[in-house]
Amino acid sequence: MARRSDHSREQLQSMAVSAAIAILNEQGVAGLSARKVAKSIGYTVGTLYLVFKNLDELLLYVNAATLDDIHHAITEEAKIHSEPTQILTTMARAYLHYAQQHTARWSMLFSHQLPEGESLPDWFEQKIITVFDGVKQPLQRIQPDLNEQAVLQATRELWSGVHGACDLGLSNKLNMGEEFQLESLIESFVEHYLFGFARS
Amino acid sequence: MARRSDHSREQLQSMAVSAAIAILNEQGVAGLSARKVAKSIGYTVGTLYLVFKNLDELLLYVNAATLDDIHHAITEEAKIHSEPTQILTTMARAYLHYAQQHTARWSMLFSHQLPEGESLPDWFEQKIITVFDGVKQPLQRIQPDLNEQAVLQATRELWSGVHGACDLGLSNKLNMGEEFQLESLIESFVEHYLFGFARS
DNA sequence: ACCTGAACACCGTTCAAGT
DNA sequence: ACCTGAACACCGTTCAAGT
Repeated sequence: MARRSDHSREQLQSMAVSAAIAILNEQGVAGLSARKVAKSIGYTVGTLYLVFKNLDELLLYVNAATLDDIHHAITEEAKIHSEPTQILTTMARAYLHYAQQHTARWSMLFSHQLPEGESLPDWFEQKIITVFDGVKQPLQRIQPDLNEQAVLQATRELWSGVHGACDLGLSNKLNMGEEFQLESLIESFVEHYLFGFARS
Repeated sequence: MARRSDHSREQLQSMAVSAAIAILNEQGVAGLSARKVAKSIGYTVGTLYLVFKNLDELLLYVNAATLDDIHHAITEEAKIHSEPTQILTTMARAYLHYAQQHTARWSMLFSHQLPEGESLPDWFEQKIITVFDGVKQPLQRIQPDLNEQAVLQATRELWSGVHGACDLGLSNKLNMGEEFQLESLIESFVEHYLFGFARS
């Protein structure tokens, strides 16, 4: 072989990302490896390193796709409501459902740590901002006179809680009897938090 | 060599746990391995598997020690206060400080997933309950007439938020300018949540 | 009975060599 | 220019063999 040019650099990248997502879904976080991704797209491991700096960079693209998915999932489901509190509760529920249904991808998004010193690229941070923005807007409507900085801070507070509950709940670190109670715990949390936020 | 009996089974266990913690502190989660632990206590890898079923079991003991540390850290610092809201705010701050100062151990506690099917042993769940209990008591004092089940649920809600903020904040997934703002974000979160909890 | 050392089946990453 | 295949330095886990 050697020299094939069957696929462009860009094609190889997206093939690798798709393959990684498939492996993640089928074999979980621990089941993913550069070798498996390479094999799955019909190339050698070495080729992967011609297209990505390292495995971390591949995972960054995987996580970017997950972030897009999450944004889509939580905004789509909330469209049917007009009341901000209902929108936010629905978003939180949708976030939990995503985490439950795509556990490996969701947990990769948060367990993945960049190598020491490196920081997330701007285009990735932008995706986080986009997701947060969907939460920020209904919050702003609850407190129309609050300045943007304070609403952004509340967004982070609220989302930390929803995320934390999913994280601890799905990894069985909340000592809950059954998992299905997690949904009502999250609903109750959002209610409590928004009540405090509304009159602060 | 072979046959040394320099140390009892129990001694080997605690030596291994201490060594693992030291490696975690010095080299981070990715730097930990069974081989390094064995080398550090002066035995072969094989010996580790005579004393622990596998690496997961060793990590379970490491995490148990971390849970004890966290419980100690957050209850000790809160003792100087008598007002429940202040106690809870201090506990949240202490939790953040622990996470900041022992990042590897703290993140091991939450990133570590048991192999498929296995669940946490009772004595470990008991430790989680003990930590939660320290948070539950001040919450009960805020709402003395609320039944225990509801207070326990509020404990999980509050702690999910504090934990989630530490998790997302320390892994730079909150898009915050500087890390030191994380402390005030957590304080503000506790304030908002407790406000909602107090009049629910 | 206790411990070793080597083996097995994997990793991520690099790079000389082939076409 | 593009890709391979083998190498390097690691993994977790097992287990026959040694004392």
